[in-house]
Amino acid sequence: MATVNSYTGRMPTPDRTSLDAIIAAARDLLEENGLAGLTMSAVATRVGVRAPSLYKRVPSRDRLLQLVAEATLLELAQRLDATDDLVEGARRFRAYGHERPAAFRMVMAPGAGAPLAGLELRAAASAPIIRAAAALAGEKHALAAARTFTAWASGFVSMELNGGFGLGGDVDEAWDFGVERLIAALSAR
Amino acid sequence: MATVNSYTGRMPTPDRTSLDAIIAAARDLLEENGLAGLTMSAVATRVGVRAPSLYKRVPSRDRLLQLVAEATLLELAQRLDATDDLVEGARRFRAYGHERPAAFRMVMAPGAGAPLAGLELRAAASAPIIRAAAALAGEKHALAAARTFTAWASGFVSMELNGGFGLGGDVDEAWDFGVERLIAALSAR
DNA sequence: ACCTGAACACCGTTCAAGT
DNA sequence: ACCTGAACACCGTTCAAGT
Repeated sequence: MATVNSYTGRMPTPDRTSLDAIIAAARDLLEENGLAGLTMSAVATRVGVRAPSLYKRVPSRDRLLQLVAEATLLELAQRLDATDDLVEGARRFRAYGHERPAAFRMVMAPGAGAPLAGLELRAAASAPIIRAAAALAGEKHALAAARTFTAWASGFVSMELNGGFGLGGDVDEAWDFGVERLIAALSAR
Repeated sequence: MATVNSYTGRMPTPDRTSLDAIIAAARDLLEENGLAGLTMSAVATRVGVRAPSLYKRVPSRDRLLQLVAEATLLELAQRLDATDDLVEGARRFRAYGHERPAAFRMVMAPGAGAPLAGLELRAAASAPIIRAAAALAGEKHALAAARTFTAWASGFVSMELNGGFGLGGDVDEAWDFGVERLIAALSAR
């Protein structure tokens, strides 16, 4: 309920920004300028306020980073949802890493300056994979198979994004090789 | 050649620290207090000088982080050297991650505040794995097989260190399962 | 030559004062 | 209620001055 301002007698100023706008600005800054470029001042400028105003919506920069991580995991989960094909799921997983490399790195390897996202969201993002792994490896080995496949995919994309694959060799070919061999290895015998 | 100080007429003060001591202090601080706790001031205190003195041996904090990453990769390469058994190599790789989790994370996922280590060192750490992969998968698939195995191992340990494996299930069991299936999958057909 | 205190720029965060 | 300038603590880094 909007009330008259006691000093001016006019209505209070309408909000000049929102939590969603702040998170969106933070995500953009992260991709454009890296974690070091994601300052409270830069976020504030981008949403059109001064840095202190951000603290009306977010308690700290750390918490903002966590919200960025959660938004990233949510988006990733949506991309993976409605796929029961492990090969296609892995392809989308990798594509998302290419689309948002900085956020992807932050989510896959927190601790190095970035906080962990909520565990429920991590679980949500991996749920489709576990389903597919169960179909492939059987219920008994579903969890271990999902972990094997997830570890490989996550490690592969992380190495790729970090320049971990030196020169030489076709990276796409290594991806296809890995998918093929892993699917074969995890299939129920 | 030590010369007489022109002002005091005495010998110059002997060095109170060294680059090696600075890197060692930085590595310890990284494990104890995380990346945020690895400040120039904290490093200086630990080696017994004031922060500005560090700049006589290291040009910047970023460069110091890079030296820490390189020392970590070198140590890891030494641990893996002289193993042509992929299972034993993977076991040592994982054990090193448990031994120095913060440095391991920094090396496996740089960019998130940490700079990349030299490419030669990355290559050195992966050389024994490529050798073992060649013996297993054959020369033709040696590189792709090494990448598959390395991506899995690196992804597995990273997830483990970052709490990426939610609750439930035996992580050691998932490791053994992954090793066994991967070795089988990568073996020449 | 190495070391230091002082100083500067920058960043996260708080707070009193504006509207 | 939201917003702001001013201020504070902290950190990386530079520099002139000591020895």
